[in-house]
Amino acid sequence: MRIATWNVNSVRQRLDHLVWYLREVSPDVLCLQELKCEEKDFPLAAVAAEGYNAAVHGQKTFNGVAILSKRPIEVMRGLPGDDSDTQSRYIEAEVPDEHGVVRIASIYLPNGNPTGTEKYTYKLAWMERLRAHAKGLLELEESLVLAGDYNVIPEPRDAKDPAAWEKDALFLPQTRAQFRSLLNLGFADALRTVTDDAGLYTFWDYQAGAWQRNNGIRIDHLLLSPQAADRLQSVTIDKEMRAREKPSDHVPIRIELD
DNA sequence: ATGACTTGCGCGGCAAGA
Repeated sequence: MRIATWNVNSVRQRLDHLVWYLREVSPDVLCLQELKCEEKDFPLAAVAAEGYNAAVHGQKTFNGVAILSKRPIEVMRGLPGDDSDTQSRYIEAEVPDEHGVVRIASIYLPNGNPTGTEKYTYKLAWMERLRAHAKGLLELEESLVLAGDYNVIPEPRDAKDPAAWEKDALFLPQTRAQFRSLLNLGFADALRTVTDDAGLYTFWDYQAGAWQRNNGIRIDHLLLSPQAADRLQSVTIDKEMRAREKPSDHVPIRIELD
């Protein structure tokens, strides 16, 4: 089973890249973030034409997440734990496969900048809600994949220039500690189970020639329950997507489960 | 380096991103 995640930075701006990816990479499941549209404006027909069901949790202008799947899925929208939170950043699905079911979430974790404001408070609170929800999901003892844009640089080796991120919400000690507390529930960071290499990135800023200088960061992650980690065959960053015309600033990352 | 892009909204230039 091939499971991919990609922050598209506007699904309508990226529709041709998206259709290419569905056709050529052909993931069984694709988690999308930053749709920047409501469900009524999501290109449902275009993805259906490629053979995909789409579960969308949209929002006008900002945020928005989706799960595309070749097979029909059962869906839950929104991260539990705060009924007053109106931002569309979480969608979860049960996807049937030959072994039973794989539970997959598409996550767009808050950026949190500028720090010292309610934006950073919201990020940390959202991470704590995610930890609480994930703890319950782990108790199901299923194959579980929490995939998405975490807006967290886990370690210095995950940035070209870690010093530049020292005071940023993506890399503050408190952010990294909260991410570790999620991992320490029993998740594996899929990429880190296959390589210790530095210099593996999923995001390059549009500004200042970041792509040309390979000034990137690794902030898109797939977290695996033990049952999913046991089935992991490979991890691939589709880096070449960043070199296209009008790219997203993020590239897809995907795993194979047996 | 006060910068540098890209997007949505909507027709002004902001706000937001990371």
